[in-house]
Amino acid sequence: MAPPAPSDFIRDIVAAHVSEHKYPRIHTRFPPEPNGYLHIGHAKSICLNFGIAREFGGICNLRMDDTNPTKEDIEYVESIQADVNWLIGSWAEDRLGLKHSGKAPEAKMMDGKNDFFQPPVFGTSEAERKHSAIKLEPFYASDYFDQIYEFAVALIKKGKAFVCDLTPDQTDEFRRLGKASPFRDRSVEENLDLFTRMKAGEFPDGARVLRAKIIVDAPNIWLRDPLLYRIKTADHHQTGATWRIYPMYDFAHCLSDYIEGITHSICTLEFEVHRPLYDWILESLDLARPLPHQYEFARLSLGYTVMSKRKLMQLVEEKLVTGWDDPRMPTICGIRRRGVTALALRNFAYNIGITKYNGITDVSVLEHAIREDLNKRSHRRLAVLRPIKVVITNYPEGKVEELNAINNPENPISGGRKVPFSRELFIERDDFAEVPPPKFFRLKPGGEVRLKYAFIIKCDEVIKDAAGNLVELRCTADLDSKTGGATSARKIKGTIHWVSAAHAVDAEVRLYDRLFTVAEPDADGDFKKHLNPRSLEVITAKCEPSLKEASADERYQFERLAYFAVDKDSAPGKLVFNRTITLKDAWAKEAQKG
RNA sequence: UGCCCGAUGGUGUAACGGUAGCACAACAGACUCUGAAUCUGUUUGUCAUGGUUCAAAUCCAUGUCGGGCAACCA
Repeated sequence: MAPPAPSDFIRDIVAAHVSEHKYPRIHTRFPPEPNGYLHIGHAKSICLNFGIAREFGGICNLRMDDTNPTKEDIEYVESIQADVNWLIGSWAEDRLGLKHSGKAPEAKMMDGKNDFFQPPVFGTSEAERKHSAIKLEPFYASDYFDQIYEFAVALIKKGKAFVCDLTPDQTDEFRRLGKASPFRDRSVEENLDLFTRMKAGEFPDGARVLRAKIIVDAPNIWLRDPLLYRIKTADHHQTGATWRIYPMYDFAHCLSDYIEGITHSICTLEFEVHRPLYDWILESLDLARPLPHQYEFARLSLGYTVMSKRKLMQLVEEKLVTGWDDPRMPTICGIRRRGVTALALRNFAYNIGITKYNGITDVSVLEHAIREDLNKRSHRRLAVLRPIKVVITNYPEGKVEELNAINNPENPISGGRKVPFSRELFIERDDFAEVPPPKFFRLKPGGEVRLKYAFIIKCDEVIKDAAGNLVELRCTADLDSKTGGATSARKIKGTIHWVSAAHAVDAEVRLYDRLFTVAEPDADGDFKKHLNPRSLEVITAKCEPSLKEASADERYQFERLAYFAVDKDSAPGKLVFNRTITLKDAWAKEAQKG
């Protein structure tokens, strides 16, 4: 059942533009800087931008916002593509705007004006792209360095930009005071000459910048003659050593949007104060086509995690996690490795909505979206995480029965399988209590419990070693109580999972929990102090034999425990499962009360 | 400090001058060969004070609180 089409203030604006035919086509973009891995906050933005594209018959370009070569790396360019492709999958991949590899913007005349346009290629699937001879790639802001440079020259010629020789500190000081730079009134000729020489690499880093000439004492700091270009003697991951000057975000972003024909440039709230500058640049250039406009929404903050690239980088570099794709990380690749599906993530993004209010979303909303999806798709399996041995004393030694088990009660067509039953079994340690707490309806001395898909058993004897440790339970089965049997209808309050000891296969199971112990780890500025020391526990579980064939494409529910996915470390003969998320546990809650 | 933005149950959101609704969470119950799922029910809310209006969560004013920006980062 597809959720109803989402509605929020940005979609309302887009819908109004569609009904008044303001643009020939709605065109959004997702523009990460390739300086880190994408996280769940980016997922919100991806779902918004691609969601709008698919709901309004538009396109969403993937663009690398790569104007600062010293912070960026090709590693990130690649991970971003993988993460976006995974998240939008069959949902919106046909809305993904890409371009032919190496293609530069088309130069043309429009209304007697020079115009640059970089059209999208769209409507392909990831599989098609992989096998096609025609290679496509994302857009890059760095593809437009030539055009952006031309726009800067045009601005200089209009007397709207100047080369400034102030040091960074002086610039800062002057801007704070609302004072004009002494270089503000340089002639167009001198500005052109200096800017050309900046481009040629004649000056060292920091020596000069290109600045917009707007209002030196504007109330909005971003209008106080902001920087447009800086000198950076650094090679770029896409353009190599071609450039020694690089445009600033504010100059590059609006122009990149324009060149790609973006109509709705959606970003997070912190760019709100930049919007007048975004508009000023585009308007000052007297451009040929309809201008893009910027809209802002609140970024996602999620409880029990941190989201900033700086902090995630710290976790990785200080080896507090195993990498960017550690299943405890809020990165898209981490969440994916944990076993969460793209659909669950998209549903989550849908559920939290889009507003301008900065709130903290409760993790339980994410967890609910994950469980809801996994409940529908997971194959049920029997596995015992912390085994204790049970001997069925009235069951013949050497006898093995293959019992029928259902793969997924939520989905009848998923069929069933056989699980072997024998005299010696494992059950969960938590499913037995020698001194049962109130309302405990699992196994206890003298008590009865149903073994799922098998018999009702009664605990006759508790065997302990000399130190008093539990060694095994000796039980008798009601041999007529097997599913379908004469006494199978007997009402027994508790049903527990089990595995035949002789048939069990061992698997490494990684039990992941929240990375932090508090909802706002960075509230006191020291997020590492709140790392959860028990965020990962690795155990060896006893699994039913069918799990030997577990597939990385499937999801599993170990009955009564949790949802699991096969980890990439898994290999034939060495099963590794990640616990994606536990089942809800009403008993744990009840037991705590007591 | 200046500029910008925001404020609806515990949390996230809807209501676009006309019955404050939804989801998560919580609680209670039904059902259960998963203490899951499912089903039923319950609790909890318009930041404050004025104003406009037949009618205000919604419009206006003031205040309070919260967030953002003030990088040769994005």
